[in-house]
Amino acid sequence: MEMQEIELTHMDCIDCPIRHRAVCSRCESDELNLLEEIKYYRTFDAGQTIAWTGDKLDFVATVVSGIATLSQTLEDGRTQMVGLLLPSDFMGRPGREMASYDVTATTEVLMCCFRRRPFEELMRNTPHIAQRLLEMTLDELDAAREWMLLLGRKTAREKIASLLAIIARRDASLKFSKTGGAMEFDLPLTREAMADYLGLTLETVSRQVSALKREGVIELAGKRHINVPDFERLMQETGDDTDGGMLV
Amino acid sequence: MEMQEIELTHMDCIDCPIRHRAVCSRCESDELNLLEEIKYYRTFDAGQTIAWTGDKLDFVATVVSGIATLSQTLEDGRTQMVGLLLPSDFMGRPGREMASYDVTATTEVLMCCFRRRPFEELMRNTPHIAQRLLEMTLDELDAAREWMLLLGRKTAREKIASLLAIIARRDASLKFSKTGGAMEFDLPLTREAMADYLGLTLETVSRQVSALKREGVIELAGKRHINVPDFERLMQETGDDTDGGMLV
DNA sequence: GGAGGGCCTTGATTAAGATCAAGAAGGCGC
DNA sequence: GCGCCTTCTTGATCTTAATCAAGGCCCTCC
Repeated sequence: MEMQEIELTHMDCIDCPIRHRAVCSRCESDELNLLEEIKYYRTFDAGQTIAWTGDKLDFVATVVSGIATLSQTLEDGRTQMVGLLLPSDFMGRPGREMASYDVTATTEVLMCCFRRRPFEELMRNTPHIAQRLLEMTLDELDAAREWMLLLGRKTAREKIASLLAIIARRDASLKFSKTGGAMEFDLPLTREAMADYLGLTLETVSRQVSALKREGVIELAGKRHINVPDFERLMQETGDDTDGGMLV
Repeated sequence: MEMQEIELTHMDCIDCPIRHRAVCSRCESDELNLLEEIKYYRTFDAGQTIAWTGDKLDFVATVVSGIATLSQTLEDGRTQMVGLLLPSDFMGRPGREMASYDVTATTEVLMCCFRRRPFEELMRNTPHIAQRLLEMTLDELDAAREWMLLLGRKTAREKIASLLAIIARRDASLKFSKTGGAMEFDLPLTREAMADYLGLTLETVSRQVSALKREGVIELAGKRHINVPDFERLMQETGDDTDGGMLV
């Protein structure tokens, strides 16, 4: 549980005092100062479990850098990833005692944590923060439902294309490049993690990635670096409406 | 958009001023009176679409009686149900302009509606209500993630058993009977709707229901009335941990 | 009563993806 | 460099559920 200096980039603050950046041009307010007091930074190693199902977590947090995953498991060990925490995502269940799924760091993760009790206290007293939390939870719910559509009705190929599109978009938004045309990014997940997210086996993931490569929809440099020559082309493979699209 | 008298049952009020019952022993407060002013009742016919994706809804509501479903659709028409609205469930996206999925009445539905603008106003000013909304949204999120596990990793048989178990449990909780032992309820969904919820085809649903019947896990009286002689036995078919279990 | 239409069941066949199995490509420590 | 380990790829085969197809049940409306 170490404190540390971090480099503040533009994405550190978007529109919300819950984001970890101390000062924000759009939402400077008294609440910010209150949040400062209950805030600390913490890193988790790659592979480290941040919370087990049923854990009493004493903090909520936003991801500053790195990737973590949420997952659920059946009795016999089959696992399904149910969420992906990318930089700027929020984790924790304000108002709830227990974590209801496992949270695991995929890469080294830096979190901006808020002590739970005071955070909840703050939330109860400042409508602005409660409102923002609700907003974020509704976003997560939209994303979860979009994902249900993927899990229930998409083919393996469409699943892979959708995942790549989501990661490409998230990655692009961090870099402030536009979506569309050519894009390029690093896959932050192993084939197995992709399979867990998509409800597939790792072999099927590998085969479909190979197929997309063979057909020129994507290019691979090494196993993890993806180059998308034509984002529209990739989107056509997702099965989604070409406008509208995924919400994550 | 008709007003009407309704019979108040115990479940009409549990712990929340957002529930449609006017007076509540646990949470009587000024907010209740405010809510009264912006509230009206409305019925929807079976099969009627309550909201399309992208609709600007001018109300949020709780289901008083009947069943409605939330669903999403791919370009080519494949659809996936992403939520089930049973009595006491909340619908609408406070703070959001647009519905992000279709809402359809499965049976005749009676809703307790709150005009959106004043409701949001109220929410901004009364932490109690905002807090409760967040709570409900977190519940939905948990349910959605539980469902992702089902869609991604369960077999057809496990999916059917899980759905039956959820409906049985919800039904039992309304009747204040205990979960466990024998249970009995009406399936509020067609085979096709079940298929849409479970990410299966209706033929597969039919076959698996028949199989569970053949093996004595369930008994059928007509096509829709289900009798579960031993709830534990049904639970074993779901693939879930026998304790803990589904969150809906 | 009979026709028509939903809704459901069951059977035969097919296809998508899982499983089983072998080996290749990197990355890392020595 | 070499060996080892993890991760990934590819092939062969099998299984599950989808698809295609036919017919049954039950309700409603003439």
